[in-house]
Amino acid sequence: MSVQTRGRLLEAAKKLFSEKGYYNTQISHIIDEAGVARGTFYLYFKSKEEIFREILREVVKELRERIKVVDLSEDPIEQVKENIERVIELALEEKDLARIVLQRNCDPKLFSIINEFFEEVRKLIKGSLDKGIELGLVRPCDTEIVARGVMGALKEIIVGLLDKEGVDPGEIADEIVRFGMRGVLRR
Amino acid sequence: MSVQTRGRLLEAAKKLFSEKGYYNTQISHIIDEAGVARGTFYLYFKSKEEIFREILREVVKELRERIKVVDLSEDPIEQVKENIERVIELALEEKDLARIVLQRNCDPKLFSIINEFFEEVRKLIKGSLDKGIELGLVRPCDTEIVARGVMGALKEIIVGLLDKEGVDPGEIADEIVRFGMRGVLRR
Amino acid sequence: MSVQTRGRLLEAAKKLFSEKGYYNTQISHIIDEAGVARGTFYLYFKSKEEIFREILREVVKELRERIKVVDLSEDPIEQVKENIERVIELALEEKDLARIVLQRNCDPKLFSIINEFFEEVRKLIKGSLDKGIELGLVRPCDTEIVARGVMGALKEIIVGLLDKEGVDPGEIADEIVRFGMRGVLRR
Amino acid sequence: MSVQTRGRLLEAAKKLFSEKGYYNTQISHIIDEAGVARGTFYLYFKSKEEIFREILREVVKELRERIKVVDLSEDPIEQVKENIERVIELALEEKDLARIVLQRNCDPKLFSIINEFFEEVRKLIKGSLDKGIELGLVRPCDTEIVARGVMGALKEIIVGLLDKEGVDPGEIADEIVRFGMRGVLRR
DNA sequence: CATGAATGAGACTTCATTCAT
DNA sequence: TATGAATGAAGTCTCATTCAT
Repeated sequence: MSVQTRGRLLEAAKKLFSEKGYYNTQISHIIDEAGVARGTFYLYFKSKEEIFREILREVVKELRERIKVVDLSEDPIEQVKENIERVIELALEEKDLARIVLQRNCDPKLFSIINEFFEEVRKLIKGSLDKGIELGLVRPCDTEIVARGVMGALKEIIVGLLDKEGVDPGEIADEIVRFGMRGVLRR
Repeated sequence: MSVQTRGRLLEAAKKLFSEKGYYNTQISHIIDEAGVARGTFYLYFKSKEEIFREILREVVKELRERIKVVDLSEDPIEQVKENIERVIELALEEKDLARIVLQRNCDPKLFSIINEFFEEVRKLIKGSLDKGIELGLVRPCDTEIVARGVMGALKEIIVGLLDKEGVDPGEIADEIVRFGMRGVLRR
Repeated sequence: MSVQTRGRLLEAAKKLFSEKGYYNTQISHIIDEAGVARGTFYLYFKSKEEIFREILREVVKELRERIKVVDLSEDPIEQVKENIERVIELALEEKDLARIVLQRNCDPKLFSIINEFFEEVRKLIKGSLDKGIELGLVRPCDTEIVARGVMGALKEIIVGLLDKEGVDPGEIADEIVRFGMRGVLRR
Repeated sequence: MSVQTRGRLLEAAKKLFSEKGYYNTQISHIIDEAGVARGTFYLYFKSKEEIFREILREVVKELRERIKVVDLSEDPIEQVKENIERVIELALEEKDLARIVLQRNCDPKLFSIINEFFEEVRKLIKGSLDKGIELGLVRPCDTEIVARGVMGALKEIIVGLLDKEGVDPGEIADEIVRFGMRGVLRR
């Protein structure tokens, strides 16, 4: 088992799934891109589905590491901003992965890992909002809905960054936080 | 050419694409669901791809009809709210369609119609924000990013409604408008 | 049963079989060309195969009428020439039919009628040659082979005439007879 | 890519196309005859049409090699005879191929390769006749027509040989040359 | 007599996976 | 450990034919 070969296959698969999607990516494409023989693929991954899930698992792990639970004794807004900044940084470092994850693919079975992760994130956001309301920082609102809105905004904005060059994650994160915190109205 | 049969096929396809996604839906499933023979499908649609695009075209048409350009001489926030309300109503009336559209599918070729539509909507939102800044209603911001955020929030929130019962579109639209306008911070 | 409709179908089928061949001609093409409904086709012909055979039967009948057995008491060469001339005339009058017949189609089952007819013609030619040798008019030769040669020459030459305009059957028939009788060598 | 498997497929296809024609031969028949799996066929040939064209290309190549341009400084009749003999030999060695080629198939698209080849041969024959007339060897005639006649005779005679056993190509070639040169009349 | 919507057997082709080397 | 030829289930699509109106 060569770690190199495995890595080559993963990279190839990431790139192709990102560009063409799961169903349009064929094993042939992956092995061509990786420069290995057909049989070799199956030495490392049981199936096409497995390599896909493996990739999703990797992203989720990376994402989890970048998102820190907000510590209310420190400046919470700053911490939220930093979380967002780190997620944006990951997306920009691994554009292929980002594209895969942010595609809600047709097959919920394939995406269960990602869906569960986003579910978690949503609950995290909702929890923070609820806490914020309790503490009088956040205005009372339907946190279920707002949490979804926040996550959706984030996703869509990040998708928009993937095709741009020279993006500054800090700035974007600032803009996002401002939008989420204050909305668009002038005061 | 029976309009009925065509309709049965479209309904069946909508339902199945929505539940299982494009690639997991087979012609066999569609014709079984519609209760017609295999050949009948091809009397009405040239291919699986064509019926899919046809469905997308329909939604886009419906959506376009529900979104009215905001008239600045009247209460603009109210009009935005009403637009959102109408879109939510459509999503709830046609849950299958909504699920299809709100899936960022892997195959950009298949989704070009939807992607172009969302592109338009994004520009509409951006235009409104730019106008709002000019008029001093909206705080200065990166409207490119914020427009994306707004659209993303909307999409994600609507997805969340599809599995709920007894949703009140007016209320949700209010909540969305409040979130978008004022953000989450208490004042 | 309208003779007109039947005729329209036959004409359409002739034209299309001639242009595209049996397998590339679809019932749809025939009924479109004839301007009748699908069901109407089956009122007049049991199947695609039947209308094809019907057409072949017609040609064979026509051909048979144009070929007269040579009467040895009169000028036999002149009679041969006249036979050939009449066949050429038929081919030019009914170019579609000619094209169909002169296509050795892939499916021997479909062409059995034509094949049997050509078999007959070949025997007729062979018989004439044998008689000719007996009478000392024809040089001794393998009449089996020469009969085939004569028929092949005829077929190929006629095929060549179908795309020409302003052909004079008499002249061509003369040329064919000269070739068959005297060959190409100068003397 | 195993040359053996490819060869097995080609042989099987030749046999079946020859026996049943293009449209009546199915991929299933070919793979059954070749004893390979369905997918294997498509490893070697893109489609049914491709394997057919490949076969035609092969024959044309073989035929081209057997037909030598006549050198007028040597005995030209002998050379013509030898050309014919070699073509007959090829037909007898590869009866399947011969049957395919000598079928004027319905679909001109499929047969373009063969048709172009025969066009060439016709021009070759016509050229030789024209030259012969110039040199005073051949009687003046419409060489367009006579060239067609010669080719047609050849084709038909060869078709006739395919079902015979113990054919002597030299003898047949002699008979053909005599027929073409001197015709059938006694002198 | 005529229509044309509907049928479904059966053709072609794809592609994830296996397995002998 | 790597190879790549072979596999075959399963999918899409075609088109001659039927049948209710």
